[in-house]
Amino acid sequence: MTPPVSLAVDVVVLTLPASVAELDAWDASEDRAARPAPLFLAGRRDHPPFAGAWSLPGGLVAGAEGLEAAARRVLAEAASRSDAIRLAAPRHLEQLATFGAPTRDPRGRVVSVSYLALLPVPAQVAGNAAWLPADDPPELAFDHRTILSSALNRLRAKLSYSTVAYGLLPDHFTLSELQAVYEAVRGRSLDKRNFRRKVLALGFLEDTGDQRRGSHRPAQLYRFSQAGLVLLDDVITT
Amino acid sequence: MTPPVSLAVDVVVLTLPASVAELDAWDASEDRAARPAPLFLAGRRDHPPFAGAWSLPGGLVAGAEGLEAAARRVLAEAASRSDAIRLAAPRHLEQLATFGAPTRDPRGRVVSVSYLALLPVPAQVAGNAAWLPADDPPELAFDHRTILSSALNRLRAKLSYSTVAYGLLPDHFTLSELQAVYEAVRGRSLDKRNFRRKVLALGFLEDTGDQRRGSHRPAQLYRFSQAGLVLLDDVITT
DNA sequence: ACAAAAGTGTTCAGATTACACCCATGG
DNA sequence: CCATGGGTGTAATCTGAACACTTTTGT
Repeated sequence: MTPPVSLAVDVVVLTLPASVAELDAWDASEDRAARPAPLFLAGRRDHPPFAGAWSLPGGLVAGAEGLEAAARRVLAEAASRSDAIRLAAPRHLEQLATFGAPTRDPRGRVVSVSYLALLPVPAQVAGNAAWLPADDPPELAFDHRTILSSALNRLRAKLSYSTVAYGLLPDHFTLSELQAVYEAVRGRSLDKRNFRRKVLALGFLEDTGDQRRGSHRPAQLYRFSQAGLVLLDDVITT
Repeated sequence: MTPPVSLAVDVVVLTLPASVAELDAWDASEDRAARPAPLFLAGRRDHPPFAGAWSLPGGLVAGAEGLEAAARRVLAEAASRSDAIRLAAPRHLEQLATFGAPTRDPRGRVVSVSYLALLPVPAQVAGNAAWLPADDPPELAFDHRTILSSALNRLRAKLSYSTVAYGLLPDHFTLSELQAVYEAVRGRSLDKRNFRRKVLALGFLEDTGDQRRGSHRPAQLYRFSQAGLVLLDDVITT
């Protein structure tokens, strides 16, 4: 009675270069498309099919395991080979879509439930893994390119009507850092004054008393006032 | 190597009462929440588990079958017992989400990929099937209530930034009918002049030369100028 | 004193809202 | 001639976009 269909999860882990969230130097003087852009986690396959190709972290769902639990396990497995702390506990995890073309895996029928995970900064990854540019990826195994692009689309869309940005930021952050997240994901720059006015008016931010210091005027640190994803009535265009 | 997981599809078929799309009399004089509201297709289960309860049309995915194909097959099976023409060819079909809590089916592990289907008017359904109010459903089998509510949420959201409304309308329709779709799905009334100005400005409608006649001034008929779903830059708030 | 990023207001154009009457037809 | 829904414009308000300088700190 059980149809011969295997069920897998594949996880698109997205993050931004450390320069965005952590204020490291980013050479903005070169205006040739040197804007930070989203990165995704890929691993090199060492067995056929697609041996040698990059692919998303993934794995089969075990019999008694929930789908999101399977996604977290896949991340934990990737973490054991890399920067465990960051990878194993993504700040945001949500289901994307399910891909089930009968021929998507040449070995047989494997239906994949895909997930989007967000991290505040790229974890250190080791060995056969790497962070690659999500908006211009190399060839990927299976239909992973389709999955990746649906992840990016989801993130871009959700940025404007929700607080998903928290997934790409540390607990406390400056308004400039928040703006940098929007700019990196949307790929265009925003007006500082309009952006600040808008996000403060939306009221999902809370002023921590603290400041971040650097070799310039200190910046006020904010946090999201609700943990987790909040859907906004209004929209962040700005 | 294949995990013992069965894969099913469940389909939420949504439509609106004939009065909305077909201009039949709807007694608007009674203002007690008598607004038309979305309906969904349910069938009565005649075997355990949940024997006697209402459930969404669904079924297991066959080995070589695509997911959307499985959803269409499930609809075709429901159609063979009902109004075949309308049901078997929904005007819109899209994947919703995948539900995989290990205990969602008491018989064993069944992961369900859910779909949203839209019809312009309720098909005639026979025997153990019925159209029930989607916004206030009775008890449903399994986690079908969750699936139903994610379908409604999806539809409501998508109405404002896409042309999904085509799924609930015949090929040619009047602006009042289009407005009635928005009002029924969103559950509140809209200003006629503002609505018309907005949707015409968005430019996804095309004036067919034709008119619809009734015992009143004839109404211009429109169609969507692109077949299928179009995402809008701007948004229909109105 | 200089470099670097933080912070802050105003003006203008376009969009959204609220609102009420005449029109064309069928019966 | 009456009932029914179709169709239309304008003024007030709100929102989004564009735009440049001063402040605070570290070095």
